[in-house]
Amino acid sequence: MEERVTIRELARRSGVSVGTVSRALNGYADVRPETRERIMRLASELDYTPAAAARSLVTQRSHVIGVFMETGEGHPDLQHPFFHEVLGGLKQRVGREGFDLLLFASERPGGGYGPHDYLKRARHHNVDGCALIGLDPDDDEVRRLVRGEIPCVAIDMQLEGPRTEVVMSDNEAGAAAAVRHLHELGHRRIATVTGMIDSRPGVDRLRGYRAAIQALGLAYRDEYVRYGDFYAESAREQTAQLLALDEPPTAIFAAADMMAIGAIRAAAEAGVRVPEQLSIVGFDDIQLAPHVNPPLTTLRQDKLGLGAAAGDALVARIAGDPDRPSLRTLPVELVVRGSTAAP
Amino acid sequence: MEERVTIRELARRSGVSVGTVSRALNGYADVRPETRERIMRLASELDYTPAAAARSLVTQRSHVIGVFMETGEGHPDLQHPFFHEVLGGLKQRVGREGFDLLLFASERPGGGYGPHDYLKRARHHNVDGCALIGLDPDDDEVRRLVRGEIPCVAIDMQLEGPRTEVVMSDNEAGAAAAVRHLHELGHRRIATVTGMIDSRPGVDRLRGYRAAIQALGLAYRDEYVRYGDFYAESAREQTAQLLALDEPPTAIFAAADMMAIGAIRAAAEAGVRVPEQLSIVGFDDIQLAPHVNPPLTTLRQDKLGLGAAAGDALVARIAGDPDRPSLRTLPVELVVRGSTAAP
DNA sequence: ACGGTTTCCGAAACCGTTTTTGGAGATGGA
DNA sequence: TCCATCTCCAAAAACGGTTTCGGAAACCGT
Repeated sequence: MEERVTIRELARRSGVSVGTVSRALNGYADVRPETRERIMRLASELDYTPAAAARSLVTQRSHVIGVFMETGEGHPDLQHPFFHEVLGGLKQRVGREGFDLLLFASERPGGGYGPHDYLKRARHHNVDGCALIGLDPDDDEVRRLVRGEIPCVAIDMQLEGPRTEVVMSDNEAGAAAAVRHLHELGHRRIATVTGMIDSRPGVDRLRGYRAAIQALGLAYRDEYVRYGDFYAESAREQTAQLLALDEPPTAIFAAADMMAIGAIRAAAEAGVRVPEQLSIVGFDDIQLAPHVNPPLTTLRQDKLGLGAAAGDALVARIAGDPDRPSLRTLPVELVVRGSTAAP
Repeated sequence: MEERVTIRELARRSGVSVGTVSRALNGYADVRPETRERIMRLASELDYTPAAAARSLVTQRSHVIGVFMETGEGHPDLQHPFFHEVLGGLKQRVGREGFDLLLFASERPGGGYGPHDYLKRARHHNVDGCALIGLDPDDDEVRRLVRGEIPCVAIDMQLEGPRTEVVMSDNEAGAAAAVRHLHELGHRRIATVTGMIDSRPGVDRLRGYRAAIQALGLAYRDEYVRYGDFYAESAREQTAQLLALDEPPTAIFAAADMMAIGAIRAAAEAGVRVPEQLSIVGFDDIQLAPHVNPPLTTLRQDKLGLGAAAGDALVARIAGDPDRPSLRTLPVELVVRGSTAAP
């Protein structure tokens, strides 16, 4: 076990003081070029690696972004492909600015606090900022966190705090675009199966559906809106019921691609062909969307863009940028493939 | 900006020394019960949060596991659903033991080192262990890392080091099971489209295919093995070529579900029906496997299990467990659904 | 030769913990 | 009563950096 090479060691070997070494390495002005050069060469020879802990202790900055993302059995979020991709976007963006990501996982942290004690965990690790993904916005602990002193960004959840920003897709506009697309194809009996209705994206997509139905002068029918939960199975069930109606819809707007896939499945089981007898449009444009049968017409969310926007928000707020919006919404794009056609 | 409450503050307020506070909070023996009680109450009243950095500085442990996972354009790994799920399993498992996950992202870390300087980054943050996911096992920096003093676990990549362990599915057995299944259904002309052939899982699955073909006494045909890259598009192309053969196969083993989906697509485009005219079996059992049309027969990898096994390996090695295997392989399970049938 | 600036660097305080060492007082045994 | 043993705690030394403060040389102009 060779000894760790510290800044003191560098000082000793190069015959200067530790303060000087620190200033040399960090590019301060007041150190003679040749001294700096000597120190830096020595550092790289000895493979000197600064200790983040020591630095963070004195500077009170960590260059780390904390990420809260539930993964329990009840919250299979890391399973949901959507969140990964935004995590990827976030990672890329903040990485470029020199930050790493701390994925909170510990269920019995040192301080002896509960699994939901977000603020405490964030403080414990001295993170410079936090990203909240797929949390319950009504959780008291979440509220405490965003009310605190740490810059936060919330993805797909409505939340407010003095230093927090929320980013999400323009779900309402997207949903409206979906039904307009269907309408243009000639559909008049357009149903929807919604996402979880206690989530912001869930209600916004429903709202967009309603608004568009109304704007197009179509009759709004209660039995045409069915409630799901963003996952395939719920859509499959609801679609089956829709198909069994006296006057079944000729098109369905599913609030997520996973649900669109469930809907296609239900259609197949009921012997109705997609898109000939039933058009289906999804939401998200997950990676598999082009590969399912038939390829999905859907609203593309810019997942990497969401992550990147979140990253932007964080680095800006960490840098102290005073005037930031409290909400940032990204456009979605209709991509039409094979799951929709004229009735 | 209220002041951070430190251990010194607790000491002052409760009239004891900082050492005593530390021992009280950490559950050491030599402190009178009533003193401990008083201190702990005070701590929770003041919402005391220990500073991880300070602790890590002196104990040389961080309770953090570093995760290296490439996410560049060329390495869309975070996009590949498979890796997420094992990440989820890892997170759960190590979380239970009190660890958090540090997802390395920084492209210009403080030490001034390159993006691939894995060992340096790990040391910089003083992680207790590292998980390597989807990296290039031939990368020199990766090799340096696993040769170092930090416990490592590699997922789906062949690697060796004094304190490193690799975990992966039993790809060879799985592939063999796939062709046996096809054989039992009555197929004799069985093709495969492989994964990236420079990856361990890629070659193992091909090896399993070959072994089974041979063991079953089937003729091995060169034109029946086509090379792909784990993604849908490659499988689609290769399958199209397979279907255009003079004597096309009646069944295909695709080395990944994404590829199976690509194959189904190609079949649809060629007007051949699955499974009536062509059976297809995938590998992975991704979340969408049951929802595609037809539902995929596939080899289920226990992704959460892989993550958990990786976590086990890390916590054991961190705890100093001396006798650990250098390779751990997990069984895969054949799950038959709708994409295979008798020819 | 001398006061005033610069330039470069050393000394030391500090960040918030853990852990070792040792000592005061209480307790026990003889 | 006296020495040995416990029990509980205080003091202080780490851990590895950053940053402030000030001073010694070197430089300048006069």
